[in-house]
Amino acid sequence: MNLKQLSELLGLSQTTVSRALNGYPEVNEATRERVLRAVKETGYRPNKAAQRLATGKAGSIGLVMPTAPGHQSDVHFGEFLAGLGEEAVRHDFHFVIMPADPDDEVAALRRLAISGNVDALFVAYMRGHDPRLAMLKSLSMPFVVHGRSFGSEPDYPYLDIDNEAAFYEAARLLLQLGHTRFALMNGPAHLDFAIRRRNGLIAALGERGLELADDCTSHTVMSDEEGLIAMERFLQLAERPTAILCSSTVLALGAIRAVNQAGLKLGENISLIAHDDVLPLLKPENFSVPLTTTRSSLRAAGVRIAQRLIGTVKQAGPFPEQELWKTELIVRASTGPAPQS
Amino acid sequence: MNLKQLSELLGLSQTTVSRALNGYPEVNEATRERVLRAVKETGYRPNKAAQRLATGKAGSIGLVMPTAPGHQSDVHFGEFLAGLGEEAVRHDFHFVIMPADPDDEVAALRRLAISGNVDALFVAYMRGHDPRLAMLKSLSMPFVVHGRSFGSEPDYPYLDIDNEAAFYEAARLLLQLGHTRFALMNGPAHLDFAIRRRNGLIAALGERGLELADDCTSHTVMSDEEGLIAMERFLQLAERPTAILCSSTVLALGAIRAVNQAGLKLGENISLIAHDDVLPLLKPENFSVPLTTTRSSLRAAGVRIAQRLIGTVKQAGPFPEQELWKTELIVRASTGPAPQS
DNA sequence: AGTGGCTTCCAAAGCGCTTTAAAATATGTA
DNA sequence: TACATATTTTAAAGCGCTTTGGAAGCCACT
Repeated sequence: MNLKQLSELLGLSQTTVSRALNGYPEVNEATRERVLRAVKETGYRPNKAAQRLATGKAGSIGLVMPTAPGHQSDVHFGEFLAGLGEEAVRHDFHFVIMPADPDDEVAALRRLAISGNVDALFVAYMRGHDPRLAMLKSLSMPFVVHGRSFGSEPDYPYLDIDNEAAFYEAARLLLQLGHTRFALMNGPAHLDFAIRRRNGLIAALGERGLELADDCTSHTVMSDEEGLIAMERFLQLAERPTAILCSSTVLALGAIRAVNQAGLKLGENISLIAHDDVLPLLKPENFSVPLTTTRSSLRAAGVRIAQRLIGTVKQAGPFPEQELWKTELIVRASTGPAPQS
Repeated sequence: MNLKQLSELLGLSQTTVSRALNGYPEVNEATRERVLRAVKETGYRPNKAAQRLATGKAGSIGLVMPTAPGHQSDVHFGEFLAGLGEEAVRHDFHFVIMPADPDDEVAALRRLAISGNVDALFVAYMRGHDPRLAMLKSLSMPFVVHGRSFGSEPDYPYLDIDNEAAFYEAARLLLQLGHTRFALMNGPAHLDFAIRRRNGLIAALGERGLELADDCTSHTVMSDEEGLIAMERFLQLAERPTAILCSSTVLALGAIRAVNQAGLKLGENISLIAHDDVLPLLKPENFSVPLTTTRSSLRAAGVRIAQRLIGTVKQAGPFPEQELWKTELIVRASTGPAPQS
C-alpha cells in the first residue's frame, strides 16, 4: 500500500492525502478525518526512503562508534548511548551508528554525514585540536559535541563538564588534608578531558609550589587492568605518592586492587579521588572502601545532548550553544589525612 | 554533486556511470577507469536515500535498544553491540537503533521493520514464548535471534549458547565437591536464558535426588545491587546454601560483597560459579578471589550474528540457521569442597 | 552487401514521497 | 448579480538513483 493507491482508494489526489497526513492547514477537516480513518484501516505507512529523498530529513541522529577487533568496548559509551536513547524514544528518533576504526573517525564521520542517513551528528571522544571540528563546521549539518577540543576556538556547540575545575577542587581537598605527593591516573593523553583534568591538578599543585612528576602520571585506556598496572608502578616509587587522582571509577577498580595487594589501606596510607560518570555497574559507594568522587552523570549528558540535537532538527526553539556543567565533589571514605612518614 | 552532474561532466549517460560504479560487466574497462577517476576527483558519493528508494536495500541492520528513564543501562548490551559493530564495519554496514520502552519491544520492532530503514533485524532479550517470533516470521525480512524462545518451535534462525548444559555442568562440579545446598541467582524469570539455566541446575540436582528451594532462587535484573540483596537473603536462611550459581559476573560482584560483609570466605565457606560473558570490565580472574565461571564471549556472538545477517542480505552463501555454542567451564578459586558443618 | 552476434552505451521509466503553481470551488461584499 | 477573496483540491515536477529495453557500432562470416 503506497500513497498512490491510498489516494486512488479515497478518490483524492496524492497531494491532499500527503497534506492531510502531515498536518498541513490547507485541507478540510472532514477530508482529513476521512484520510486518517483510511490509514488506520489499510495500515498504510509512508515509505521512509521516499520521504527522506523528498524532504531530505531522516528523523535520525548519527554517531560514530569506535570499534575494532582489538578495541575493548567502553562502558562509558554504552551508558551515554542509553541517555541519548532515553530522549530519542520520546521523539520517535532513532540512531544510525557507524562503526569505525578509532583511527578513522574523521573519515567515518564524513561518510556518515554525507550518507544522507542522518539529520544531525553527535561527536564524542574529543581530542586536543580535534580535526573533526573544521570538518563539522564545513558540513552545514547540525551537531553537538560531547566535551570540547583543547586548543580550538570554543565556537562550536558543545556540552562539557568542567573537568579542570573538577580535578582542581579534588586536588585542593587532598592538599588541605596535608598531601604533597600526588599522582594522576588519566585517560589517553590526546583526549580533551585528560588534558583539562591534568591542567586542573597542576594548577592546584602550582598554588602550593608543588609539581606533578612525570613518573607520577599515567595516561592509558580506562580499563581496570591499566589501573592496576599504573598503580603498581606508583607504589614502587621511592617517594611513593599518597594522593591519587583517577579519571574513572573503572581505573580506580584496578588501582584499588593494586593497593590491596600491596597490603595498604585506602583512605589511610593512600587517598584516592576518582571521577564518577555514574555508571550503574560501578557505584563508588559500593566499593569496599567507598570512593570519594567528582561526579557527573554521563547518562544525563546523553539525554541533554539528544534534546539539543533533536530540538535543532525540529527547529524547536533555540538552545544554548555551549554548556559547561559543574561536577560535584562527594567525599566518602577513600580520602583521609596524609600519613605521617 | 550528483549522478546527473557527474555523468554530464564525463559526457556519459547516468546509466553507464551507475553501472561503472556498481561493477556491472557491460561497461568498457577504460570507461570504468575514467568514471572511477572522476569520482575520486569530485568526491562524488551516491545519495543513500535515493539508492535505497531505487533498490529497496538500505545497507543497515536494525535493532531495538530497550531503554527508559528508570531503566538501567546494560553492560551486556554494549558489549554485544561492539561485536556487531566490529563485523559491520568490515562490510560498510551500519545500525539503526530504535530505542524503545522495554514493554513495547514488539511494536518497536515492527515499526523498525516497516520503516524501510533496515535490511535485516537483530533480536535479543528473548523471552519464553516470545511474541516477537510470530511477528518476525510474518515479516519476510531476514533476522537472527540471539538466544532462543523457550516453548516455541525452534524453527527460526538463532544463535544461542547452551545455557542448560552450562549450568548443568557447573552444578555437577559443585555436586562432585560435596555440595548439597544450592542457590541460584538468575536473570529476570521471563527471559529464555534464565529459564534454561534454571532447568540445567534442576536437572543436575534431580539426578542426586535434590531440589532447588524457592527461597534459594532469585530472579532479578542483573545488577550488582540485586546480587548483593539476593545473597544477603540467602545468607540469612537457616539452612544456608553453600553452592551458588550466578547468571552473570555483574550479579557476582554484588554477591561477593555480601559474602565478604558476612565475614565468609569465598571458595571455603561458600562456593560460587558465575556465567561469564567476557565483559572487559569484569574479568573473573581479577576478582579478589578469582571466579570459577561458565564462559562464552558475548562479543564473539555479536560478530557471528552480524556475519550471518550481513551475509544473508548480501546473499553471500547459506548460513546455518541454528547455532548452539557450548560454554567453557573454567575452574578458578571461588569453588571448593563443601564445608563440613 | 547482408546477416547475425557481440560489446558498449543510452533514453526513459520508475521507486514513493513532497511541494509548487495553478485550478476549482466556496464565501463574502458591494 | 457580479466580482473579489478565501478555501480546498489537484496536476505535475522534482528528489537522485537503478534498471529495462533498445540502439548503435563493430566485427566476422556467408
